[in-house]
Amino acid sequence: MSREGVTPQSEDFSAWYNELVIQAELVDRGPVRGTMVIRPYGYRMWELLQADLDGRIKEAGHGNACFPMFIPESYFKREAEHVEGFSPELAVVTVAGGKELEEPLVVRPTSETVIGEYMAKWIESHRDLPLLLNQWANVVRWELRPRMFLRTTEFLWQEGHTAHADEEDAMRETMWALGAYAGLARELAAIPVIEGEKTPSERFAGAERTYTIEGMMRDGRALQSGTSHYLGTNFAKVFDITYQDEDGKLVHAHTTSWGMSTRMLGGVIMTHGDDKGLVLPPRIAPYQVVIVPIGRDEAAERTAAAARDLAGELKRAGVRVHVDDRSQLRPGYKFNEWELRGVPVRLEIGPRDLDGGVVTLARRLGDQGKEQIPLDRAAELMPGILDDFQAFLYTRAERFRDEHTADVESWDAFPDQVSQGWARVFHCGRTDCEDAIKADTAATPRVIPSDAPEEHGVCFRCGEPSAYGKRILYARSY
RNA sequence: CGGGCUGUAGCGCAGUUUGGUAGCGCACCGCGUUUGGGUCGCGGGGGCCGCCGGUUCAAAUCCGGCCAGCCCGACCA
Repeated sequence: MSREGVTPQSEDFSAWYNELVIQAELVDRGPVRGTMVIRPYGYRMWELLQADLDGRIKEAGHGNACFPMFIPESYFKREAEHVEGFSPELAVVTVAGGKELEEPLVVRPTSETVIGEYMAKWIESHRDLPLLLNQWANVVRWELRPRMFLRTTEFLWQEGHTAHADEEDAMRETMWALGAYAGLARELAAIPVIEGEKTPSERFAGAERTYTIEGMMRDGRALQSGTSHYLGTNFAKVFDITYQDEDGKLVHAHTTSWGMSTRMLGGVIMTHGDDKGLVLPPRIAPYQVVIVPIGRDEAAERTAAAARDLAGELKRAGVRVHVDDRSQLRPGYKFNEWELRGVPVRLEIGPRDLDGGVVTLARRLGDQGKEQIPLDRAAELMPGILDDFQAFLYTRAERFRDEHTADVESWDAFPDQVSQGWARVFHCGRTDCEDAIKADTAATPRVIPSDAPEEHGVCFRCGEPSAYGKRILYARSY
């Protein structure tokens, strides 16, 4: 690389992001427009998120399954809103085995339709409910403006699909999934998300109600990083998902679907990163600690041996650690590289440290300078140091979010607020009013926060009485 | 999908105006040097100049088409 580091975040956020994901070796460009190769360093983060969420999903009684990626086009066309919402972004296979297919196959953009077909087959009685399915899969949406992690043509996700006897049970499920996502975002990704419902215009194609978690990125925009939908009986009606209730009547099931994708990693990058590069929350960092041995000749052998021993102790203490023993690179180069790649804690072991029985510790951020800790206590102290770092990132992101969120009462103050953060506003709920706001400022209603207090007012834009019974969050989004 | 910009070594770029067989920095390889915040020297290797076609004795350079990337917009669980 000819330049050292990436374009500063403060100078050009978008350039910063694009350069960083490549330079930090999270991803490389795929050969097809909008696709990405997730490299081991990036994939490890995904695996860590995945392992946690998969645990939550199984714990709550869901079973993992895997449905085919090819969906008959006719399935797709059954639910009117669903077709309309997804048609423009479908990839369709029309030729296979050297022949034109009789029925084109849609490469799944989401699996409500195939799974609906099988739910219909598998559900007969109220005793078959609830049916709780999940799958980890790749999906394809032909997006016009791709961006690594945030909107790629093909992406990885988890999609939960469940069927229930009634609305109450289905809604309980919908809210369970939302809670799981919020927990994952807060506890692993250290993103202080806001939970709540989407306004009708932002709903999933075919859903009755859509819930979301929204995080604030460091440029003040919002990122939707997980959604949960109550589908009512919309899909049950078109796929014939029916069951016999206790009275012997044939009734439609109520279904839900919910998804969390590799987009969450984009959220991590844009929530915590800074001018120097990535800052990774320890709980999803591929390497929580990197040890850099320093010195040459006899000193190099001594420090390398000490680094290996310490790495062994850290591993036994449950810490993901990497020893950077590349002999041709000087320490300063390594420091900068690991900072760009976001490693939370760096330990330097040089001859001076060994002589003093200490190791030099440098945190990726949160304090000035370095400190020495006793070499023989490093492994025992490290889990606590990492927990503190994790908590620090969450608090810092929360403070940033709160400092960039404000109540806005009038149209005058609005453009300015959404140019750098979120606006809490009363809105009339009318689509034409939303459209006008979007045309002027690019801001859209992000979420009706679940925990906002009951309040009424007048729409900041048009002066009509407010909808939703509370303030909603407005922002520019990804 | 509309408007703008850009495709030359792994990365960043010069060369294109005025056609003449490709260059710089970093990275890479070898030897030496250096090692507590992006060492230094010497010697090397690496190119269908995005792709296809046209004009020409001759094309990175001129013309046409296509593809890809970036920015803005529209679209977008």
